[in-house]
Amino acid sequence: MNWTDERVELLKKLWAEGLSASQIASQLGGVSRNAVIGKVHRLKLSGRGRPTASPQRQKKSARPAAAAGKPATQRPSTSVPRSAPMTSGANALKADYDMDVMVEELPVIRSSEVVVPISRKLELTELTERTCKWPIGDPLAEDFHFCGNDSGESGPYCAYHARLAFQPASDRKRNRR
DNA sequence: CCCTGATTCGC
DNA sequence: GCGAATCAGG
Repeated sequence: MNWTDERVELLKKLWAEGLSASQIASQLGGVSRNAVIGKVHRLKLSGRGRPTASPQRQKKSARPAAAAGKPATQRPSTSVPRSAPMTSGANALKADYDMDVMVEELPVIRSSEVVVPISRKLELTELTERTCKWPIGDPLAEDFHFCGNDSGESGPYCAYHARLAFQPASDRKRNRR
């Protein structure tokens, strides 16, 4: 893809906003993070917020062939502010409970809306093969996004949403999302 | 393993 | 100028 003025502008903007090269690449589309980094350097935009720095590094060289038969299937990335602690892997929860004696509820994660675990709120351009693709919100709404938590490569959803997606009829009694 | 930016250099 | 490959690091 070409580096049109518009794309360069967006690149500058996103870079200035502190997005990572891979995030920018995923948003621009059609380019790898390397392409973004290369462009950033060529534009001399590096050193984002590092007034004081004279790295002066140099090490090895050696770099074989360049272009091969590689589409460029690198991925977006991650690094979105996380607002609450969470054990990545298994954050299963007590799916059902009785409505009576129960003084302690789940933590007060009253983030934004309804949904369950803390999602990373990814846009679909940022989804990868290992991010949970569970949709959150109204697809027609502006704030629509995807869960984005690690799906562990073994499925389209994270541990939590995988359970919801599969819900063996037997498990659905009084369970509401 | 995932990710980050930095660098080199064939194209 | 471009960006894959590579490096160096978290």
